[in-house]
Amino acid sequence: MNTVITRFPPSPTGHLHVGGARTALFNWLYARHMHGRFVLRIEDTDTARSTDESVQAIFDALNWLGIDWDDGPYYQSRRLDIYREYLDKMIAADKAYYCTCSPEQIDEMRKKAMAAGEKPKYDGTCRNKGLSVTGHAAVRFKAPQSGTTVINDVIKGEISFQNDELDDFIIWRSDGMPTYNFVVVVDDITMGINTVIRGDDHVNNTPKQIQLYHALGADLPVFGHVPMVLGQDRTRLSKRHGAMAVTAYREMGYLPEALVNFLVRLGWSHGDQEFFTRKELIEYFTLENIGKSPGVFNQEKLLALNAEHIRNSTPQHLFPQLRPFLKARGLNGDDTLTPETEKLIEILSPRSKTLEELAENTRFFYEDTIQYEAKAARKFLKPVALEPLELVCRQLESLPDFEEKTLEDAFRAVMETSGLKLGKIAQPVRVALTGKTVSPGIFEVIALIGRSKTINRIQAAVDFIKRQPEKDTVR
RNA sequence: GUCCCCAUCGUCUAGUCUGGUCCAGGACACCGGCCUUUCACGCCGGCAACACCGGUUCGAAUCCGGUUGGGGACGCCA
Repeated sequence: MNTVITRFPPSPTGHLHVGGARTALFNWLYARHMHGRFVLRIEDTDTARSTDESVQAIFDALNWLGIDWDDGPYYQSRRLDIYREYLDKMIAADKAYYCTCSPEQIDEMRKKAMAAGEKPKYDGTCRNKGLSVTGHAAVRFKAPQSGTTVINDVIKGEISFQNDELDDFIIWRSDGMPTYNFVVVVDDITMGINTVIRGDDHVNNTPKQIQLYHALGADLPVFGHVPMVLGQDRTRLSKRHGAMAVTAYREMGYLPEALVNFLVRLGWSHGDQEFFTRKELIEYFTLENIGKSPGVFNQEKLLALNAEHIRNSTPQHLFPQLRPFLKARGLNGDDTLTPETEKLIEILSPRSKTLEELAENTRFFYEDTIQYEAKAARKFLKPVALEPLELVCRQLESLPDFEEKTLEDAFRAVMETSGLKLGKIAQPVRVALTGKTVSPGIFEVIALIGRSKTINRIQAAVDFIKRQPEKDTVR
């Protein structure tokens, strides 16, 4: 086979949503896997709904996901001359004709057909009128009225349609703009697209497009229709299913590689493997392993996958992406990764499912005043904790260094003098240092925040306990 | 309504083409346990599915037919 050329043709009428991103990913991955080319084309022939902001939003999302293109972006709105040329060919060859029926008349036809239990379609009123260019006429494709059109779908297999199901659809609007089915075919032909991977919702357009390829005397590309992504309620994904914009996931602290991994795994598989790096996806991705049935977008699985990707990342990789979350909380304004922050990310990443969570978890390091969680203080900052807290404090004051090993020895010493178990000592210290009952290892925390902060915080906790009225601490 | 597609645990899926190795495997979630100074991580275990009916066959999750269920499309949107 020649070089594989795939494409992604979003229409800029909103942000890039996860379903579209998955389609883009499949095309991109396949092109990369086959060492082919990937084309980006903006389908903006619907001038009423297309916006520049949407175009920018799509670029932004694609960039974030790491999807790059070899050719384009093309804008259909700038290719009108090409479409016009092909339209003229069609008319000259008597494969298309002008139609002056009004939308109201068409509506009437559709209603009648529906009522008669038939598929609503154009009745061909103008088909043989031989109308020529008039001021305000649409152009219809003279579709074959008998026979069968077969799609050889690489994903779904053979799909056939009776041609009498198809009607003379409009390829050029009366307002002077071409329509979807026509421009897609002209573009795919002129851009050399030979592999079309797209959503399931396009299968019904495919016979029309195949007829157009025939009318234009062009070779057919390989078609592959991927099943839809459904929401929890098993209907087609839409806004009411919650966050569906790709960039919304960035804002919630998801890693692009996690979203990519999740989206690709939704409908495609490689044996039992669940976790994939981008490199692996490119290496393993083939069309044969795309499933035929629609799948539900499962937020929980995506979250778990995100946690796994965070866990498997390095602080160097995480930091630039974490920075906006840190800054938003006023926690760290650094532009470069310091050794302390590196260590901090390292110990926090196994217990953070999103970057947002990770940023939240860094508070004990960047904020000097520790807010005790009510529950944590009630449970551990009690008079019984005074002794171990003060003993630990004394030990730390005289320690030669703050290596984790040294700290561990110091705690053991406190265990001996006090006769308390490590838990009784470590938990109050943990609350004193982080305000929570949950944190990374206590020695790691101490080593990280250093001698003076540790001592100050323990001291503050001691003061806190002493300030508590008797009745609150006794019960 | 008409046309098209789909059908394995709650969800994502392996297995289906090339019937037996599948009383169906993995993952998420959930429930136990271990590890541990806490929480995570990790590890061990558990729960849980071949939609239904009929046929072909020595044998069917796998092949065929029907039923049911779900999704999609029927625009001078893409």
